[in-house]
Amino acid sequence: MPELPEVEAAARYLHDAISGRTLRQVTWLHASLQRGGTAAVEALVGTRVHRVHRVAKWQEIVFADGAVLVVHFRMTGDWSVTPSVEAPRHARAHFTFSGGRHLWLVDPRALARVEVRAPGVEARGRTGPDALDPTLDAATLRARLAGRRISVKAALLDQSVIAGVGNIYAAESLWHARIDPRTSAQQLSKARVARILDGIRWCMGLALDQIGRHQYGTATDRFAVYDREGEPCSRCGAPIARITQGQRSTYWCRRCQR
DNA sequence: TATGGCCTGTGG
DNA sequence: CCACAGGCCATA
Repeated sequence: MPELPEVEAAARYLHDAISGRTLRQVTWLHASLQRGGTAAVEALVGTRVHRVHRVAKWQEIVFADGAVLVVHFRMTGDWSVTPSVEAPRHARAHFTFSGGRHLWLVDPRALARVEVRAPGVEARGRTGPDALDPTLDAATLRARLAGRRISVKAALLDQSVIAGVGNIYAAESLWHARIDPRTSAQQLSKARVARILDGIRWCMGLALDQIGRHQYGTATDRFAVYDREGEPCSRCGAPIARITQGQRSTYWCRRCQR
């Protein structure tokens, strides 16, 4: 269940587990991963992993020859590394590496995607700046929001505006910024956009600290508003509300978010 | 810009 | 049984 902080943790976990090792075998365990061709992935067998890193909510496994295995967890993806060939529950793909290390793509809903970018090919565009890009400033973000006739909540979920924010951290960021999630994206002042940017950095920084490594399935008590409908706002005490925006739940405080 | 579809599981 | 789930894409 990954947004930027969880994907960052997963990428670090994977880097530590497989960098320097050689891919020995790939097995597909669910039909959904086989659409769109798996031959390119299987062709990576015999190649050594150089490193693993994160780009927005994507993970890039960079091989020694420059090929990149690009993985997106979507809603429920995760990694599991095991010393044996026993498949964990909901394992959808199995990668064997040198040294007898088994990597499983675990994904109950089977929505995750895996694809290969050939050596030298540029990453696809269409995504905005990474949410944790330290050079991103309020003026830039405001310019990217300009002309969007959608709510600020919907705009934060649009990866072409800013990349890496998902449904939880959009709500958390807006709570921190004290901004009504229904506010039109295009009418935000620069000061309010600056508060949103602070909110993004605050809640994602907090999440990265708390996740440590790979323990993100556990505590919902690390969220200020997400999944807390009816509970008192930790800032003002008013009950947290839930509304629907674009088929997704938004949690927020009607009193202190304006 | 809004909607349905992809998938499976959980909780009310 | 139904609603909902931390995402994204193709379509209208």
